[in-house]
Amino acid sequence: MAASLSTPLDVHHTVQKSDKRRPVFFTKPQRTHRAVKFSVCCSSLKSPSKSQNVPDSPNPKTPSLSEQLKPLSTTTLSPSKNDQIHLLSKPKSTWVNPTKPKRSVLSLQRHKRSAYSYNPQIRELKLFAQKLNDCDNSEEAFLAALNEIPQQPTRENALLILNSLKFWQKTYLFFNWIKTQNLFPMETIFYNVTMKSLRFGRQFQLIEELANEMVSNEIKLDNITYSTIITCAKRCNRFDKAIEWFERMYKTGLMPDEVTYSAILDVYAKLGKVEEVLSLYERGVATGWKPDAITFSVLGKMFGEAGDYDGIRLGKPGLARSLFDEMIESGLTPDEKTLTALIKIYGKARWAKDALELWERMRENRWPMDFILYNTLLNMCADIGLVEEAEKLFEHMKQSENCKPDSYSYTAMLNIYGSGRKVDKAMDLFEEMPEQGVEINVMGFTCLIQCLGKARRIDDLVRVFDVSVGRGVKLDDRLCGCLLSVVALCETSEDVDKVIACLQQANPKLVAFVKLIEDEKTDFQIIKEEFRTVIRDTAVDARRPFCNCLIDICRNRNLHVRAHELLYLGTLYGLYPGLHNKTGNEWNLDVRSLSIGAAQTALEEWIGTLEKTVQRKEELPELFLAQTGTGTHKFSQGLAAAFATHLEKFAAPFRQSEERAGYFVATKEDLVSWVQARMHPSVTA
DNA sequence: GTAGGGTTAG
Repeated sequence: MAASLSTPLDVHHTVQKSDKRRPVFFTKPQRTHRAVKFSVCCSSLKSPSKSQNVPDSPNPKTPSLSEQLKPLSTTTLSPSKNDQIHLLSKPKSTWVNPTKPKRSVLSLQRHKRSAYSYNPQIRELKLFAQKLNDCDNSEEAFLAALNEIPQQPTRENALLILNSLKFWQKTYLFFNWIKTQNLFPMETIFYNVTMKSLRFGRQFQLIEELANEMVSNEIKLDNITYSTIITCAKRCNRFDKAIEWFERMYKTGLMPDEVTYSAILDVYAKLGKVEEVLSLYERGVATGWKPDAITFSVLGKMFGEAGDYDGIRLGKPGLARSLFDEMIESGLTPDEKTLTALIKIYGKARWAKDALELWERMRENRWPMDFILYNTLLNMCADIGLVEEAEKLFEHMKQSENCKPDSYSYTAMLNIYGSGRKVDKAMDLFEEMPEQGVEINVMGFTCLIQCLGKARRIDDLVRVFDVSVGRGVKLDDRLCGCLLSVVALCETSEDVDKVIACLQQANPKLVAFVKLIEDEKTDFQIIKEEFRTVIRDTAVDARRPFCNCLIDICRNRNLHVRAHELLYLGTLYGLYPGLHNKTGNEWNLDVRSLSIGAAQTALEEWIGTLEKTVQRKEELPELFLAQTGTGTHKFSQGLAAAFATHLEKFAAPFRQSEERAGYFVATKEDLVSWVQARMHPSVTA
């Protein structure tokens, strides 16, 4: 640790609490609502004495970024197992020793661009570039067209043509042609322009080859080169490569500027490495960096996505809001993309008040709106349950010139009507879409089928399903999960058969599994094996919903043993991470991501475990918690209420917590005497 | 798109 303290990228100066001589210089923003403002972090810091401390040569002793970040990523950021850490531990303070100013992590100067000079041949060259663009994509055709070049190009003319080519294949051919002509030395800018074009074609391998060629030929890689490489790797989902090149840049002694820096922040954000992003962000701010709107978007988006809002992880909408406020105070006007990121966060967090206030500010200040922002507002309405507001906005879009509703807009409206059980309005939209020239896709069908299922309009559901099949829509796992949830809802065997017939077309293996679990004679080992196969073949985001629905189906058919088996298997295969949380003081059953039937099953299972623990006289914590969430979603399915009913059925001594919303609590004392009474009813009778 | 960074759905 000590050795790494002097390196530019040591971002974790957390010291022991006993080291009280060191003043707290700044703390990490709290991960709660109304988080500490970021300006507090930066304004209280003096600029380091050397803000531009750029080493001249690669420093082999410098640990790589990933090495430095390793302790964090392996201790607090590994998935599933450590999710609770974020929930239960308070944010750590970051301690800074002011007598040892840290070295910069980024250059405050942006890369300077070369100025364009007037080119009298511009028309002629543009025409020629157009010819190159129009010719066939083959190498032969391109080289033939190249032969008609008016004259051997100068450096400036070659750059102009290189910049005017539309397809990466041609840019690449032209770049290689210039090289063979040996007219002038190949400078960085030629590589940069070519790489940008290759990035459009997502040709990361070619970009990397060019970068290595630059290194071999001792052509300087600058910030533009690195940011292009990094963002191309990112777009090609090669996050490992993005980080690798970022580290290589530091090792050569080149400081990233804010563009490269925000690009790498986005890489870490996309990897879900929130703590690393915050550390890098704070290090940047501490050395005098004032993040711009794009960085705010990157961070805001990350805070919004840090939580899945299904109840497993904790989002950080408060941080996003603080950042946004800070950005406005600093005098920046948010653009469409920043607003989109923020509106999405408020929607997912179900922060209705903040969402509506922001929407109001957008209108008052006439902040820029675009198509995506309109659609994001509609989705926010769906998340929060703002039916009327969405309808108004949707109408507004219809009357607009440039923002007519598209498939995103219609899907959002179908989602709203589906969740709000406005089945007739949903069907009206379904009829209206072809008239407006908008094709309904699998997501729209899923919303509509869900809506019809909840309304028990099974014949309409079958009709809509048949339309989707007729249109050749690819029926995916989420649509199957939706059909499966309708199977669980159906009250008559006729209805069940109708929906099962649909599901049979979409996913026959799933239907076979439903039949298997419904047969009480099926052996558990067979269930286990088949469950594994079904889940393995299911898209990750549909796995838990499948298991929830299967459990609900069993409970509705009084197959309680089977329901318990399925919950066990779901837990075994990792579909319910963080369901049981045990600390020294309390046991917590977190059922927020479970369906009602699955939550009831989990409660019964929990009580069974308690009974065994009491029987064995093992140690128990003082407090027991069951977390259902508050169901603040306007369209929520009433998990908390159903859970409360189930607790009453057992006369279990849990009461709804007044201090902690969305929790049921019981003390050890009450619970133990209740369990003992259940086990020995004759003694207490 | 005129050498580099950030936006939408079930």
